[in-house]
Amino acid sequence: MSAVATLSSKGQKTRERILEVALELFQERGYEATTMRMIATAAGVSLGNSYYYFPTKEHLVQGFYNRIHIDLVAASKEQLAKARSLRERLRVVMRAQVDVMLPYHAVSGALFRSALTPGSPLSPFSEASGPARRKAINYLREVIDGSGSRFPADLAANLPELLWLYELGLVMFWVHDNSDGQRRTYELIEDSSDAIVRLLGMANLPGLRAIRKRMLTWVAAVIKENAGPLVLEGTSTAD
Amino acid sequence: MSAVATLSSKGQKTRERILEVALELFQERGYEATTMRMIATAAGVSLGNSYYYFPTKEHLVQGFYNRIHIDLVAASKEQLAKARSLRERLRVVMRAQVDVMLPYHAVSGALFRSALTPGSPLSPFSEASGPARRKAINYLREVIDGSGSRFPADLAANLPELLWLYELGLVMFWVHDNSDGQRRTYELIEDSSDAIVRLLGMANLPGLRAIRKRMLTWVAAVIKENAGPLVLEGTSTAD
DNA sequence: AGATGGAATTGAACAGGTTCAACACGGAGG
DNA sequence: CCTCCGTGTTGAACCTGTTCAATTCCATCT
Repeated sequence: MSAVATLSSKGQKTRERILEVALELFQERGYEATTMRMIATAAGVSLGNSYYYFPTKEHLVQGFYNRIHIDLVAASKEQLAKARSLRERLRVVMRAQVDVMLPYHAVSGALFRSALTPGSPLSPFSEASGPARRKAINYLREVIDGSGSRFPADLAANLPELLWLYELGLVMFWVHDNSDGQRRTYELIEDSSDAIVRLLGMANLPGLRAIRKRMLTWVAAVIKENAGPLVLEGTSTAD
Repeated sequence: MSAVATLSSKGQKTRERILEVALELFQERGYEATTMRMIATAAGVSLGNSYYYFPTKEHLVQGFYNRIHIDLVAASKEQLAKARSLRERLRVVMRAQVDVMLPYHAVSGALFRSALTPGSPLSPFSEASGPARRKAINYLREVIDGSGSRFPADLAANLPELLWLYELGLVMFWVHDNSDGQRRTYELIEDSSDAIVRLLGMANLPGLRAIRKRMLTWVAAVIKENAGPLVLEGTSTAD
C-alpha cells in the first residue's frame, strides 16, 4: 500500500517538503531537467525516500493540479462576486485560470503531457483526479448559478460538466500558445465566452434542439464513464 | 544531419526493417514494454544503429502515423466512391479511420501520449508532422468535394481543417474508449457526422453567422501558427 | 590496385527513473 | 527496561533511453 493513506505528522511534513521543493524546481528548470535526485537532495531526503511518498515522478504533478485550483479560487472569488452576467463570470474565471498557471507555462507541456494518457492517474478523467475534478466542476456550477441565466432542464443539468470541458480545451490551447504573455489565449477567452453564451441562448431553436439532446448525452458519457477497470499497459493503477 | 535525407537502398532497407519490427513489438507488448534493445536485436542491428535512423524512440511513432493514413485511404477509397452525401462520406472515412487503428488500441495511449505535447515533433501540429497532416487534410478535402454540398466561401475554405480537428477529437475519444470493440466510438461517429452536417447547414442562420466568422478565424490560427521557433525544454527541435 | 570520403554500424559509457532489501526510529505493550 | 512492529528512511543496484568516438563498408576517383 502506498503511504498516502496513513499520514503521521512526521511523514506528512516530509511529503509536503518534497512536493514544495519539486514544484519550485519544476518552475526553475523545467520538468524534464529536474531530476528526482535533485528533488531528494534539495528536500534533504534520500532518493528512495521520495519514492516512498510519490510512486513516480508524475505523481508529483497531481500536487500541482491541486495547488492550481486553490489559487484559481483565491484569484477569482472577489471579481466573481462583482460579475453578474454569465458571460462576464465566465470571462473572470477563465482569465484567472490562465493567470494562475502563468508561472508554469514553460513547463506546462511536460506537466500536461500525461494528462491525456488514458489510464494514467493524472488524466483529468481518472479516478485519482476525481476530487480535483469535482472541485473544479462545482466551482463552475457556482459560476453558472450566480448568474441570472436559466436553461432547459437537461442543459442546466450538464452545463457545469460542459463548461469544464471548455476549460480543459482552453488550457490545451494555452499550453500550445506561444504568443507573448499568451495574449492569444486571452483573446480566445473573450471570443469564446461570448460565443458560448450566445450558443446557449440558441439551444432551444428548432433545428438545434435535437442535436443538443444528443450532444449532452455524449458529454455526460465522457465525464462519467471513467470508473471502469482501466489498466494501462504494465502498470496496475492500484494506488 | 539526420539520415532521413540521404537514403541509399542499403540504409533504406535497414530503416524499413527497424520500423517494421518496432511496430510489431509495440503491438505485441505495448510501447513502454518494448525496449530499444529489443527492437535492435529483433531487427538484427546494434542498439546504436537504431538511433542512426530514429533519433528517439518516439520518432518510431511517426512511422506509425504514416502507415495509418495509407491504410485509411486503402480501406475507405472504394466505399467512398459509392457514397454521395457528405454525411455518408464522413461516416465512411471516420469508420475506416477507427477500423485501421483497431490493432493498436491497446497501446494507443502511449502512442498518442506525445501527440499533445507542444513542440514535440510528434504533435500533429508540428512542422515534422506537416506532410502527414497535409495528406490527411487533403483527403478530407476530397471527401467534401465529392459530395454535392456547397458552403459559404469562408466556411468552404476552412472546412477541411475543421473536419481534421473533428477527426482528431474522434481519435482522442477512441483512445479513451474502453467499450468492447470501441463500440461507443462507432456510435459517436453516427451521431456526430449527422450533427456536423446539420450544423453546417445552419451556418448561415442570422444568429450563427457572426459566431461562425470568429470560430473560423480561430480554427485557421490553430492549424497554421505552428511553424514558429518553438523549442521544448532542453531538447532543440533540430532534426 | 590504391586512396578517399561519406554512409553505416558498433559497443561502451552515461544519465536518470525506479526497485528493493536492509536498517533506523519511536511508540505500545509487557 | 526490553521487545515488538509498523512507519520512515537509506543507498546501492537495475533497467532503459540516449550519446559518441571509433570502426567498417563501399562506391567512386585516380
